[in-house]
Amino acid sequence: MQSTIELLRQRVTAAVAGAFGLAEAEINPLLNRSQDDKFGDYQSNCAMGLAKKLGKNPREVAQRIVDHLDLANICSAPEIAGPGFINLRLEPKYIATQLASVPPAANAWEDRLGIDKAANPVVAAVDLSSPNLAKEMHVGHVRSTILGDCVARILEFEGHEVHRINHVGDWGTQFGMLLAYLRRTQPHVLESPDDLHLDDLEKFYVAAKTLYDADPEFAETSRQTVVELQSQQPEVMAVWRAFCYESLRHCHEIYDRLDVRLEDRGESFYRDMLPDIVRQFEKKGLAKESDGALCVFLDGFTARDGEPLPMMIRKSDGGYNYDTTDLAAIYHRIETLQAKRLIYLVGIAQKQHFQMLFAAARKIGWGGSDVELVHLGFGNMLAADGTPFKTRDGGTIKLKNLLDEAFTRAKDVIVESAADDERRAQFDEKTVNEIAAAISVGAVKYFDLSHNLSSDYKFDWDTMLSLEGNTAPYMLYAYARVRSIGRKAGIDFATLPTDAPYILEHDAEIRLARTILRFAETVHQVAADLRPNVLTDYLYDLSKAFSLFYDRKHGVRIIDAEPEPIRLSRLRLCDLTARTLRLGLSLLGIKTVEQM
RNA sequence: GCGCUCGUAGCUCAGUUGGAUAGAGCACCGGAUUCCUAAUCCGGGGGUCGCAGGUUCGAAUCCUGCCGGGCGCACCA
Repeated sequence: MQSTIELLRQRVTAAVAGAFGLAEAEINPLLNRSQDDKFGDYQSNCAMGLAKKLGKNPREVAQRIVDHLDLANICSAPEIAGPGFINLRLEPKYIATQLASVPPAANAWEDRLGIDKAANPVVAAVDLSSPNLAKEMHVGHVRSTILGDCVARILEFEGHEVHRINHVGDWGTQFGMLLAYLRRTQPHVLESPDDLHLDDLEKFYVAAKTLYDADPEFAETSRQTVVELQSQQPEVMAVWRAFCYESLRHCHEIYDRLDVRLEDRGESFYRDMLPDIVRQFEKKGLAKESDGALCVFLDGFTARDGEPLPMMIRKSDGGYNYDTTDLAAIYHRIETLQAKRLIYLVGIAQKQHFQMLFAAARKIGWGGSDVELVHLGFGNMLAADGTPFKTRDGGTIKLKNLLDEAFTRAKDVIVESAADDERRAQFDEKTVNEIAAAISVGAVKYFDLSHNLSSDYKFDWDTMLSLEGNTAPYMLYAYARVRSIGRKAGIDFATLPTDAPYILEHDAEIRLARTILRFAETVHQVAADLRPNVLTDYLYDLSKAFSLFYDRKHGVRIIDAEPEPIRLSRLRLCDLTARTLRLGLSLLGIKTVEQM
């Protein structure tokens, strides 16, 4: 099914071509959704620019476009407004026809509402989560994990082959530091590394880091130990493996809880490729020695002192750091995985690093113009007062604790805010826990995804768990209410007659229907621009449209609506609403519940 | 110092090829419940889009300067 916006773009383009004898390829119809419903559903803003180019009156240009515009059975008569806007409003009949063409769901888990996959699927590599091992996951990993999962889900839905790569820090200085520390203070630990628990690992890590920062001699020893690790001495490797195993075990407990699936492919994965990466740069004459280190200098990057800022691909001690590893990762993703879209969910603070990485990759010629390198640099999660989000004593907030608190608070919301004690009394402990789990994880995810990805945002429990506004609980509640209609009516939505027409007469019906229709183009847009908050905004619109449709005063009757064709039409609208909400939320990585 | 980025209603935030009277939620005020989940819905007040210039038919959006905040800047990642 072709999305409406694409259809209209084609029609307007054809009209402009016909009206002014231009080639379609050079026409931009400037067609987008209207900002305000009162202007219709879509608007084309191309008349003004065209008028200027042709030296004509913009409203006359708009009129000529409209005269050539064939929108039979799609829109009501186009209106020209203001300086030359062309406003288009979809006919309810068109909306009804489009909705009727949505195929029934194969089952709840494979329902794609008839939305086309991308015509040219590609391989995409999404770099997400990527914690440093030896430490518990903390709030700093929330955004990369949640945003990356969402991006991956949307690209998968579009039919692309997605590698979800967890680029864990398992090969850097922190392991040298940890090993050196244990050798010095806890040598017995190294004798039976498999017994080590994450809590101890974290404790040792913190102590080692403190020592590293305070004691230059220890720092030097740590760096030497990294070299030992990187030269892969067997006894060091055995300890390293045990550390990684224990850390990753913990990470995956969190991922399971978040319903995030990914492939662990840490920095160590690239360790044997690093010398070759360096050789490639040397061979092309792009590497220069500077202060004993081997560096790549790129145009336009300067350091504090105004001197050129290098990418260091080999340290003066012969070791490698993350520039080289990240270059190897790009090379691997392009050359081995054949990825055409490399997407990195890493904080905005790393922007310059990625600019340099991408510039280096372009300079050495990896991947052609068909390879897209994207750093989705996200903003920070802040406390309510705008300071970094920390525990009261300034420590890091562990992700596990955050999720635990979310769960407790979600449970409180369920218990405290319910108006219907009778219904809630039917929920047993297990049901309450399931609902609280869905709401809590959903709330944290939704709050994160609903902000502009690159903005900082203030973490606020009350807002994210509110039943009002653009929140997960509101969305989940709307879904539960739709599903409840089916239960109350004694109807399985899936068995509604597929030939029952949609009858769109009441304002609330039309609004709901046209909002549902907008889903396909919204998903395509999010896949193209990688902006999850566009999808959350859409789902909020949809929930609002449903609430209005269902409203006592402003909405319509459903279960007891008459005559039968209207009742069926409304029940089918409910079904489509539920399916759209469920699919939309699933693309955000959020699970729905049948009742709340 | 150089570079990047942000500044939108009392608060939290949307606003992406420059488009119409700048939107939403919270809070505040008012209204709706014999009725399918009112955990909802409807209405209202509230703005010099940091400031000043510029480009344009048209600027929150692009350019310049200034003010204020955040971040980055070679052997950590």
